[in-house]
Amino acid sequence: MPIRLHDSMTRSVRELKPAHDDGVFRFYNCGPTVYAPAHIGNFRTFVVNDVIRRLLELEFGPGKVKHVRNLTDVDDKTIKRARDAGRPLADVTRQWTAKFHADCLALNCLRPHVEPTATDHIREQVDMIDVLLCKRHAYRTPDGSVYFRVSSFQEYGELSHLQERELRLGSALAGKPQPADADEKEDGSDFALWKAWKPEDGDVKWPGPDSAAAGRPGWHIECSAMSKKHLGDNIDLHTGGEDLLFPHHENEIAQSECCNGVTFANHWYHSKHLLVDGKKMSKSLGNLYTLDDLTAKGFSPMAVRYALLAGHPSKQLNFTLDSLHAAESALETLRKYKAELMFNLGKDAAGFAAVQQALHDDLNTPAALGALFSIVNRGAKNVDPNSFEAAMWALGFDLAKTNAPKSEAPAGVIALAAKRWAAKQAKDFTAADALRRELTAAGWSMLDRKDGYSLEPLKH
RNA sequence: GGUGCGGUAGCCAAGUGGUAAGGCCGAGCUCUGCAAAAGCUCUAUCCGGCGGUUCGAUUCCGCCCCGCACCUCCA
Repeated sequence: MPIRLHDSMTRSVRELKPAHDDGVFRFYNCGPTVYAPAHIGNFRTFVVNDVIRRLLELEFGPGKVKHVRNLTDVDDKTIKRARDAGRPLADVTRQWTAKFHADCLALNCLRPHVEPTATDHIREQVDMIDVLLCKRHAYRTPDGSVYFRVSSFQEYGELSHLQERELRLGSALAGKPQPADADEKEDGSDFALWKAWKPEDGDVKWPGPDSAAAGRPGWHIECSAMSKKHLGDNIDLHTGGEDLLFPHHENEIAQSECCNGVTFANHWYHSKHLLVDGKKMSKSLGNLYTLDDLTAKGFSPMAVRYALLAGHPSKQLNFTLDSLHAAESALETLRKYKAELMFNLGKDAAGFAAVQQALHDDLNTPAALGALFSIVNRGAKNVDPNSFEAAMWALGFDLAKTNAPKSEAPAGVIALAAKRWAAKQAKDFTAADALRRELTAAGWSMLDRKDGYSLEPLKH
């Protein structure tokens, strides 16, 4: 069953297929900048891309997909972070890379086959810049920086569908302060390939392209260089969040195609942003969540994954704490269904085919979840457990990870619970009820069973 | 100003030219000292508004209202 996915370049839904003779599907996903913990908006993109990766493997075979996702470990933000903390750049980026990996693991995202970093590919970036200089697609400025000459690339703006007029005088620009390098550039839409060292960069610098100053690469060039190195000049799919469409991906196309002379990517996919409570996430609104923020509230990472997949990746998704509660409950239902399946081995192998069918149809994750529960609601009889497992794998749900980690109850709460249990055994229900109210006030719920009880924190 | 996306039940969210998936919440019942869990059942005469096309539109077209995003380094 072919995978069909929206293509930002043609603005149409097209089939994904490897274009190269070796049959390996070349997949590049723009990764995070490692200067702080990623927020759930970032993770929407990475979880969606993880589902794409899984579908590709199911379709073409595990050995026939090469998934590359970069780590941006040198840019204004990382440098500022290191400078403010008085720590070496590599130290800071190592810390946040580790955090990113831990979060991805918790969200059950498969590791990309290659995770290149910008600082490990300075040579490759410089080489590309040299070629662009040589071909007159780039020029040096007096301070030793290098810029890409946008006017030298006819197709510029094709992906974002921005016309030259809009690129130059978008009114959003009108009120904004001009970038510091505005005077240096031949044209306002030119962008930096190489940034000459400045005092605030501290010890962050590398030898530059031919006759340019020492400094560091511009942001866009890293993806062009790493994509070229690990996947070749022409790749099958390039993805990222919607904000990357312009200018990042537009610039990547310009650099790569001017350098390599061939089409950069055959297919582009951009997932839409996450909103929280109907608004764009921002620190000032207090609605910016990291994974840790949510697990601290008692939610499981798997519920976060579920909630992130509950909306169509091509549409903005409104994330709320209520949606996390819904996700947690839904996963619990799946866990019980799975347990039931184990005692009810059926043979209907096609059982959950509808789930993958929905995913193959432009990554319709909400429809896939709908199909999933429609089948689950029919009961476990006759269903082949392998079919269920395949659906879980495609969505990346690890049901063993469903339950939120149980917090340890404080000693006072444990004592109250013990007292209540004793009162209950003595059939002193008045006292037992009073103690239950005390436990509730303390933020805990006591769950009775025939032979004992357990304690759970109340969710808020 | 330019470029896009969207407005479907209390919340989240699919979808279709022929009459509304799914999840959550809620309600009722069974069970149960209480609470929870579990099981069963129910929950949009209607898809932002107004026109148009059509035998028929939530689904196509036009206009309007509202929300969101991008427009040079935010996934």
